[in-house]
Amino acid sequence: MTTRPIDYKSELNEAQYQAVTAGEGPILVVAGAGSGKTRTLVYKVAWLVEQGVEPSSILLLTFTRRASSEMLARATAMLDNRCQQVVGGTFHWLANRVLQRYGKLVLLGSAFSIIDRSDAEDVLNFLVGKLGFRDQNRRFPKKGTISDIFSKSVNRDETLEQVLAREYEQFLQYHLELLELREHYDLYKRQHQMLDFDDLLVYLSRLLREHQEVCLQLSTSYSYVLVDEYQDTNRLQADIVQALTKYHQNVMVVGDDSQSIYSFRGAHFRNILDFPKLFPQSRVFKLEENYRSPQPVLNLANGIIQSSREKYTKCLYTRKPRGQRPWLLRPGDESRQSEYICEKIKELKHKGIPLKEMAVLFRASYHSFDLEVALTRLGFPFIKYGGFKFIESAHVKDVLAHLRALKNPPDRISWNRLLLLVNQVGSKRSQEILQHLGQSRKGLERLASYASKLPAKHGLHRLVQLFEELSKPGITVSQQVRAVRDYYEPLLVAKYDDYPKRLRELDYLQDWTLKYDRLEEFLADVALEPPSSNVPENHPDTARDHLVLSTIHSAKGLEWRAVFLISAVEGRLPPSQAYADEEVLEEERRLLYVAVTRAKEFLYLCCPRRIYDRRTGFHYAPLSLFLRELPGGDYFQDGGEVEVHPLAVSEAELEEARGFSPGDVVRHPFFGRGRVIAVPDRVKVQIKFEDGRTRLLHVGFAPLERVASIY
DNA sequence: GTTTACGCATCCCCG
DNA sequence: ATGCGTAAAC
Repeated sequence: MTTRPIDYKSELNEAQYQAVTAGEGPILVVAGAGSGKTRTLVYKVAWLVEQGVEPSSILLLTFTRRASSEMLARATAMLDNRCQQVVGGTFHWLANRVLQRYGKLVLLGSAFSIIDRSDAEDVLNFLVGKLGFRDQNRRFPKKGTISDIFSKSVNRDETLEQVLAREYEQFLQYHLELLELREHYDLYKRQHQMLDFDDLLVYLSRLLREHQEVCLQLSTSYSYVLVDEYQDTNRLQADIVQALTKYHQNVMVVGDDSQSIYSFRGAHFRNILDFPKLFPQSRVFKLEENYRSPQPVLNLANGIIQSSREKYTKCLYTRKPRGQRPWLLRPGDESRQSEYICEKIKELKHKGIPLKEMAVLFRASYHSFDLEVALTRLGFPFIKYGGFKFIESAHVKDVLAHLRALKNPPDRISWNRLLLLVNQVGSKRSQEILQHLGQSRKGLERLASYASKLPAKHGLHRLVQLFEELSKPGITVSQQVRAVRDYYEPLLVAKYDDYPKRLRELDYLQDWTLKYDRLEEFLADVALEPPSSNVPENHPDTARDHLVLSTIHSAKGLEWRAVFLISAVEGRLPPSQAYADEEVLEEERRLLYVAVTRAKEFLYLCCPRRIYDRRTGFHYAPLSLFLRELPGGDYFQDGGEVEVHPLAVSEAELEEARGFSPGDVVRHPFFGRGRVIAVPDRVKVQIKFEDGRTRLLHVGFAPLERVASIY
């Protein structure tokens, strides 16, 4: 590799240059969308290495592992191979690494397995059943909700009661049950040597706090810490950063408070606002020059974010000469929207823009269903990011369950899963077998003798044979997966009609294992960072020119020449529930900001007039609040055959809208003014009043007066 | 007493 | 497409 000297001064703009060459001490880089945030980090890595900082003592923490490996690859290409020695990964990855080594100090044993969200939910479900909470109350929260509640409590450092009061008022009545459940959950994890995602951060944080010798050791071995996407970190992660840099204060965090979109995971943009308080010596650099989008797109982005209350004020600008104004389109309904997008894509393709330079973005995964059908019919290849993941599909989890049971015999969740696959074994027999097995590694022999008494003996004997095969000395990870597949595939074929597709996906899983020597490494990686797409990396379509469909969340940090945002209407973006909480609503605004700032040349906002909602059926959908609220200005251009004026509403639509919609402001003679949060059915409205309370009223009886409609 | 088959509701975003 | 509750089949 040839090394040319890097001319930092000319290759970076002034603000970037200042941040990169700023030397020691805490640094905050507030980087607007498209302002060269990644570029700044990459140059910083190179600069540090050039300054003689030992590469392996630089720690780069990113949102995904892919992000860090891409950045390090860029730094390597720019400077030299030393940059490959830089340590890069996610917070969870770091926690796993540190706990592997020092875990004994804060955990019961040194070996543990990482459980992903669905495993955690399985454990919770099991415990809810065991404690009998389900039978007593029909309205007890579902496993996914429980998992959310526990997680928010941990990540925001709040008590269960606080979380319930803020966001889950309807479950406050189960406060004591949930507390008890959490005790059992924690105990269960300890007994089975499991750590969930939150535990990784909790234990790392505790380790650093309670063991100063480890803290000093790590602080010494990582003499410079870089953190990307700081706006999406939470309290625990901030504590970890602070502890890691306690002895040298060499830390640079980069982020954009306007792009903080992960509060549901406990992140809070307050984290980035408070950085200067956490590190009083810090210097702040702002990157405002945008290198991605044309000015008209930036004007829209600035307009959208202008009315958000708390932020680092920044204004995006570009020196690019000119550009297209965004289009605002109002197709009649979602199928018209799909047709329209297909036409536009065809048109852009004729202009010479490859499919992979175009993306369709949406708030929620299911919003693209209609479009997916249309694209498939027309033969446009696409890959979808976000939503259900490859790794979460039943057949992949089945195969992994065998490997995990092998590696960690106390893992009853996996054992249960694989036993249920055996014919004649249901949940009852599975539990019995597990009782008999105990937790020892000798369990296999016992299973063999025990099985002969059961109706399922043939299936169970095959299972025993499989585990003998898997335990052979010298077997490679790939051979182990092969053995599990030989055993499992006949079951899969019998179970699923769409087995060809699933079999192909298992091929990808097999390929993925080739780079691993040890099974535990593979399993840890699978748990820590599953492939981000619902399609594996080595899917044949990735080689072809393909369109990208993505949730806005998964589009963070990416860019395309043409971006389509679909269903930017009330009920979708923002979803109607968002009106219940001001902060949640503000995050929706930032989500729209993230979406529009992905566009390098062309931006289309699609707002169908009618959408389908399973509660209310088909109904008219006003433009998204954030588009209606735009401060004066000429943001959009004519969309041609589809009507574009944002505020034009026909008589028929007004007629249809006589009912209340989320976002409407109403007045009640007794309760005063309020805002409609939800309309559960035609006769009931849920309203948040100015006294802060939420009430459910009957439209037919409550004397409600409409003050302002969202139309 | 267990397993399995079938119909029904549900589904935002994620390491 | 999965996750549940209920009823039929072993």
